[in-house]
Amino acid sequence: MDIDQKLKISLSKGLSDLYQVYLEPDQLVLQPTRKEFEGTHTFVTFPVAKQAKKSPPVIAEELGEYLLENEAIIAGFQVVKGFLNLTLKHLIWLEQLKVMEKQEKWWQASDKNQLAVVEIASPNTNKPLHLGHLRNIFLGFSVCNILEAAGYQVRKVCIVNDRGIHICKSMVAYQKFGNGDSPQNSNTKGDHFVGDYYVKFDQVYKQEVSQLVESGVAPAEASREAAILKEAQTLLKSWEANDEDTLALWQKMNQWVYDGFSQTYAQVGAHFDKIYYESDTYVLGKDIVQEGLKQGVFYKKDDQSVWVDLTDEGLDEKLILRADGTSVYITQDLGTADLRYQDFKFDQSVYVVGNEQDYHFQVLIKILKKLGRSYADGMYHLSYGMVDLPGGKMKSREGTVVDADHIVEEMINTAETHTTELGKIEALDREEAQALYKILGLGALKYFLTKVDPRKRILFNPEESIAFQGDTGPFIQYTHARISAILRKADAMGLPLDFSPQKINTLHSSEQGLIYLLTEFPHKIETAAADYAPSVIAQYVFELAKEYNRFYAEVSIFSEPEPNTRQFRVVLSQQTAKVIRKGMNLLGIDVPERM
RNA sequence: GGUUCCGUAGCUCAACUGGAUAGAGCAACUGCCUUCUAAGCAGUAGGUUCGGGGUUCGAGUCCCUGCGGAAUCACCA
Repeated sequence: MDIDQKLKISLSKGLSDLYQVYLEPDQLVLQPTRKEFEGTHTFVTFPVAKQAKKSPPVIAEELGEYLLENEAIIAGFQVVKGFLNLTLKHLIWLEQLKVMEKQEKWWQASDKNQLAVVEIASPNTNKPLHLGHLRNIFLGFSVCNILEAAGYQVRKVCIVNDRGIHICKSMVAYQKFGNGDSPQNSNTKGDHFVGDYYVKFDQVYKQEVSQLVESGVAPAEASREAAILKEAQTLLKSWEANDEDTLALWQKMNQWVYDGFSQTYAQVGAHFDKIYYESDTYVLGKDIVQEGLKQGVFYKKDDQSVWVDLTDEGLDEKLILRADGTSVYITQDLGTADLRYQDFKFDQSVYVVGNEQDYHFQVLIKILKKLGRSYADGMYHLSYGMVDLPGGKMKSREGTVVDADHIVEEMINTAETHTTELGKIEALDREEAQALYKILGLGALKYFLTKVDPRKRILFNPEESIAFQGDTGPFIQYTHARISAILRKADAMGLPLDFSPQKINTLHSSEQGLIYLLTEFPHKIETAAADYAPSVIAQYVFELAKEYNRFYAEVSIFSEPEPNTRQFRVVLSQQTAKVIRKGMNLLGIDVPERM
């Protein structure tokens, strides 16, 4: 049984035996003992002091004695003020390790028989992906991995924003300046090719606006009346009218973008179970509007536009359908929510979308609840902060973006530079070396983006490259590579991966610390899943790697004369490596065998 | 202006959801490679947790208030 659970049961018994205080084991809070004190588990007695009618230190003392007598796994206790610090017997830790050894994936939670759908990435098709998308993608896929480890079924979906004025802008610019060029001819990745025309559009547009302003037109009017913008709007109209040529161009350019995206997705290891295209879904939601009107949840204004009143929820009135009967963003999102539920019958639906849409999702979920959609209770907006540059927000139009492909390539190059400087690749051939650089470069990038609380915005300074030392992906990967070397050596020596707990009478603090951390892994997965927080896993794996490095520096494995102890240390190393690997995989990161 | 989020060491971030003397990593300084990989380990230094009130045994965490930053409040998506 779980150590925590066992202790809680005994504590609960102790409280009732000693003080007639009746609390369920689950109501008791046990916390890890701070490093500066002896012990691993701490029970805080302050909360029960009133009921027990004694002072916290006295309770701690008496409970400690009680446990020492009645709970076999306790070796001793220390009382500091109202804190009862418990020390477990060495054997308990060693047996915990034995338990892990017996099961291949001892951290995997049992099947919850629940389905979670996670929406990730959701790019526009008029420009390439940037660092912000990477944060979204890494966060999203990591959450999927974590949910799976926590026992959920997971489906990954992506909704591609393939229609609208933005793609028409790229289309107009291509019509005017493209000269029939193509990504193949110009040797440019498709999404970048199309993105370049988006930038081109903006340049021309700005030029036209300033010309109009110079000729005496008011700035606000000029920005509406610029000729190229008018052309883009005309193009959007003919797209909506199903004009053949327009649709053909639209399809051609979108395909270029998809080809480009596919390359980027493949490079960073992203793949989706289902892709929705907005050109298919943007008409959805109108049925819901009718339904809402019938239910009296929505109402019509004089001009025939449809609204919902959320003032009782502390929000505003919100437009649902324009006076001319065309839909707005929220209309189609209502529709896609229904569609997604029809498609998957999910228990949870997670939207990985930037925090600029906090309000939108608040409104969306509230409306769905008003409409009586019970699935809305399982909806969650995983909101994350923007990735900012020192100069402020990234803007595709102005070219002030950190391009996804570029940063990935740069990270891989940096990994190569570091590795060659350290001169550690002599054993690897060219192909292996390239694979290693990719593992390291992407590892550094993914760790950098997932270790932070999603809500916080990330400041990315291109001048300072992402580090490879300290609290980084490569640090953890390095720890894994070190352990791999040990396991190779143990294997070559023919050491059996087995040991007898009874024959070991002392544990180094790092050994006990490692086993303790290993036993925490399933709990960390659980909290990470409950909070949709990859950062929990990132911090945990870092902690584990640090503890192993301490062990590595202070405890020798192969110069240990006692065979059983030596084998114990190899097993401990092996389990640590497994958890590091799995933990990093939860973040979408690979670990190398050597580096 | 309303709403939401954020403010912790010089910098980047933690703090187990109200617990002990607020912890890590960078950067700085000191040591440690003839030993299982030094992308490492050990140590020194660095704090009025934005300010001010309150709640209680106990507050970085909860409440109120002021300041600073971000997002949003579009018939854009």
